[in-house]
Amino acid sequence: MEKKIDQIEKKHFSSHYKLTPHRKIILAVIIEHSDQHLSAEDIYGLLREKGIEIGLATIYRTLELFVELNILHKVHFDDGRSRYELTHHERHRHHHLVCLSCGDVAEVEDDLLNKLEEIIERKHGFKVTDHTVKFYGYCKRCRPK
Amino acid sequence: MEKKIDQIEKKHFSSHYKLTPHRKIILAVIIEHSDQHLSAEDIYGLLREKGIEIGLATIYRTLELFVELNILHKVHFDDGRSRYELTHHERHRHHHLVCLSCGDVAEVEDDLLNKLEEIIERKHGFKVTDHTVKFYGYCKRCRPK
DNA sequence: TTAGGTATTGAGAATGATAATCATTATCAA
DNA sequence: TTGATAATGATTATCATTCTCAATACCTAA
Repeated sequence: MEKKIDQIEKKHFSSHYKLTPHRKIILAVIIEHSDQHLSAEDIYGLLREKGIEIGLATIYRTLELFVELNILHKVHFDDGRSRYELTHHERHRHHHLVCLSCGDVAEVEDDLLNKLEEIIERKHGFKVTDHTVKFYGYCKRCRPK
Repeated sequence: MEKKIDQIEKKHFSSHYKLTPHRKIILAVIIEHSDQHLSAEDIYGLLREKGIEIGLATIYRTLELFVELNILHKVHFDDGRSRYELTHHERHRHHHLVCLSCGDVAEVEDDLLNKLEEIIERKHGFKVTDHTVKFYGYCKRCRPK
């Protein structure tokens, strides 16, 4: 964990952007819960539980910075708030499975869309730089038998 | 246009849900601009331009109802507001091309994801009921030469 | 036709997520 | 240490959306 933070610090921070103690704490919480998609408020709450008080404004600003530095990606699951996930470098493309019953979000690896992106560029003259794919439905647990 | 409204009325409204004059006006504006993805505020503004005053709350309520009746689909393009499009019955699946420069949203037909849905159901036990695909990038006009 | 009930509407207040402001504090180089 | 710059926190502002509640419109049974 500490190692991961160091890696990120080396890679994304410089003399201009510093990994301050607060930012480090926020990053640590995100890494600790990297199986989830936390919102700003989630992070605020998790830190409070640990007895750490960091202003909500700072959390918003930090998340914004992390997105700018490409450490995080902002994602939306239509629950009215933004959520964040660590940028995946290895498995570049992954999609989300959003359960309409319990709200759980799982991830699926896939690279099927490259072909489609080529078609779009050729046919529509549209230069694709990113994409998002979300599947809505019912997860194994919630799925009616 | 009038025909289309009548069709929708026959198909989706009943003794319980009525297509009131206000709702009809809202529906007409949406059909008239079916090449766009209007927000509640957009609709409010378009009606005002025509000298028609319908309360914003009514527009929100009507849109909600239309979504419930499956006349509209709610879509999000990360500009902080919800937008709506007429439910397409013919070309069931279509994706959106969101231009990061001018904000224009184009549509692409495609049915490539059926295969992927099958895989997901088999592999993850996740019953897919819907999906959304968005491509971000630069449209023909904005694209750097 | 009328009375009563239900659904619809409008205006404005309330909410909730996020952004902006501004005074205070920390950091770091000279 | 000083001075400049960045970071932080508390609070307020903003903006989309929802809620509330009183006023209407509409429909049905008598």
